[in-house]
Amino acid sequence: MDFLEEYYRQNRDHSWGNLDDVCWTTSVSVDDPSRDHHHQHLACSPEPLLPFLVMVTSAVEMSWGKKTGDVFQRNDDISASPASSNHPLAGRKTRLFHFLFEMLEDPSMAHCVSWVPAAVPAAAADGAGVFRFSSGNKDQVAALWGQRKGNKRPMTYQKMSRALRNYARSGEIFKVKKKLTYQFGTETLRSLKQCRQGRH
DNA sequence: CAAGTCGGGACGTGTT
DNA sequence: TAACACGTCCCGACTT
Repeated sequence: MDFLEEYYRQNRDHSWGNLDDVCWTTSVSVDDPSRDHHHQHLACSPEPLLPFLVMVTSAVEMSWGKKTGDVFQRNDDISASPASSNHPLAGRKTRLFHFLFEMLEDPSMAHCVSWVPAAVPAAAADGAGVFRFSSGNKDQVAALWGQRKGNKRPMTYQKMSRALRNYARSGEIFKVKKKLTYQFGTETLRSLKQCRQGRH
């Protein structure tokens, strides 16, 4: 993954601008033809490293936008959740669970991480908040997260899952007794959905 | 059995 | 300075 680390360094300083001035958003159109192009490339390229890099770069292109008034609602909303009412951290940078929610809301990331349909339909309507990483692509999500944070070293699923486990104590995300499967806390999910609606 | 996944302790880092 | 939210490393246990 050294290539990715090098890629970060080369692009972070002059292409993305100040990290504080950018935000995570899914506001870019799903129909963007360049994305289809990237994903076709991803699907058919024989080169093992290139598709990943293309995947990451395209995700960066479509997911990093300049801060704007109508889409930039993040932790302020999250901080209102009861799990963190009177939260001392309001206004901080994007947190991991919020990033994951954005990933889950992006159809083009479905091959990496996706919602798990609830066993009971009624529960699905209520929003079970269960999601699962793809065994083959879980590290791509992690890599994007590391990129999002501007980490010096590439993020891996191992390390990201460590952070995920810490959420169990605060009740934001729980581990489900199934492989690569986690679940948002009910209040966390509610806040995230509220945050999403606030953007539309 | 091997590889993958999970759980958590301990300490480091950057931000607020 | 301290709290916070991870990031990193590591090791053992468990599952596939």
